[in-house]
Amino acid sequence: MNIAISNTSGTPIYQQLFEQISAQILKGELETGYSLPPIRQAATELRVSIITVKKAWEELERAGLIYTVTGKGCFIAELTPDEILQKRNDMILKQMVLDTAYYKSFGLTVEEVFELLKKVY
Amino acid sequence: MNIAISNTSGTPIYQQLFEQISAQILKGELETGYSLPPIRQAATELRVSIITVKKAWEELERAGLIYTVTGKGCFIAELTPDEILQKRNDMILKQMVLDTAYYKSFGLTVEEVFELLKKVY
Amino acid sequence: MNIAISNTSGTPIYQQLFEQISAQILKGELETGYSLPPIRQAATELRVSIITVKKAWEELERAGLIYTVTGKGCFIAELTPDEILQKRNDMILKQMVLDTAYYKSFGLTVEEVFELLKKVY
Amino acid sequence: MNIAISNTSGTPIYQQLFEQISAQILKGELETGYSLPPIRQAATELRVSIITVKKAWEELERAGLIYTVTGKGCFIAELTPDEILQKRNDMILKQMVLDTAYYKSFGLTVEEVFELLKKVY
DNA sequence: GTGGTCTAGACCACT
DNA sequence: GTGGTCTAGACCACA
Repeated sequence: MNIAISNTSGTPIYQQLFEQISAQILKGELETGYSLPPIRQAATELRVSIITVKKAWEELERAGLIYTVTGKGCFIAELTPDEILQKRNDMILKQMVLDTAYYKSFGLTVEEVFELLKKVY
Repeated sequence: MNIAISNTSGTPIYQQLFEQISAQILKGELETGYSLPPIRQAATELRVSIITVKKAWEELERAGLIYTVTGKGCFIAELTPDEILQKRNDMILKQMVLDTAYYKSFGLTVEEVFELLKKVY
Repeated sequence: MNIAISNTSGTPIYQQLFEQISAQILKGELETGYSLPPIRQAATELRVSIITVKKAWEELERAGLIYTVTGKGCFIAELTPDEILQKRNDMILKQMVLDTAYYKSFGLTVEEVFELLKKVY
Repeated sequence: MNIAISNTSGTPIYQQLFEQISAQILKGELETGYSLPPIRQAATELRVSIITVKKAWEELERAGLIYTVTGKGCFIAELTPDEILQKRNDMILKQMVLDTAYYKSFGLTVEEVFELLKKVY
């Protein structure tokens, strides 16, 4: 559980959990088949409510990144490297479409975006 | 009032107004010194609540893009080209910092971001 | 809100709500574009928790049957008759696959199932 | 022990055991008077908890399909062909009543159900 | 007024 | 011990 939660960022906690864990899974930092900590333990560790953790876990399951076995726990889904790449690109592209729409609304060209992006990175 | 509002997108309406109008101002599509339509009229035209329009106008004023003359209406701020450029870059960079943080969380390099961004654009 | 809730049936309440409302929508009993009652009112009426109602509403939205506008309410999705038929058949077939698997496990043929089904109907 | 268990299907494991074994008994695949494997052995073979197997066996006994002889094991109940038919029909009809209720809730007629069922089968 | 989020705490079914 | 469900009640953002 290497998670950083911000209570002031405006984005819901459960979404922060979802984003960080899914990023970790898709980067391969969490091995497939391994189990996530029990929701109650995670809730205590992260100092949030059980329900908040559960909501994040549910979204992860819906995204096909983990699977739940009642009475046993939650496990990282066993994905092929191809599937991982696919899901990773899906998530990134989904966000990128929004970002580019924003940039475009200011009349920026791709080149200008590149220029700025290089500096920020 | 060349504005497109989505009720289902998730982003608050007042923010959609703010983003689109500020983009138009910073692109120079709205001449400095010109007046925005009265709040009531804008609300009717856009089919949103007066409160919503007011909130958007307030944010625009706070961002220094418009100014209010009590009893007369709201006017586009008279900015020098330099100031416009400054504000425009501020808004873009602020967003870009968030975007790059997101991309980095997936372990993407600048080059990979470029690659994807080119496709999306 | 023509809903019957059973506390003893074993199926979660939120799922009962989901099933009954989605059935009503797909049968055309709830006109498209009309609003569902506010979750708080529905909760009071049905004598369940707000959260339970919310969970059902969320599933309905995920199924594309309703859409939520924050601050305004939840509305029946505007679907073409074709889309409605499509979604209806999807839901029915999904269940039917399970049913037939059960019948098959007892070695029943289609004809035998027909025979029994006619009696039960 | 020709049993297939799914950890992710949502139906409890003990119920999967119950359904598959009872189906086998009622189809005559398990001879009357024969013994079921000891609980421990079944648990090891199927890779489930002893408690889970025990619960399934208990349900089978409650359904009158097996009987336990303390210290000796569990045996398939000695049923007349008539009794087998009776129990089989009971189980099937019990499920079918639920299924038809579901179909009816969508406003399907028997004929439409036949049509769909034929495809699925 | 609306929905969105979060909390603490409870009970149950499954393993 | 695990997850699944439900509750009552609170605070916030949006319209």
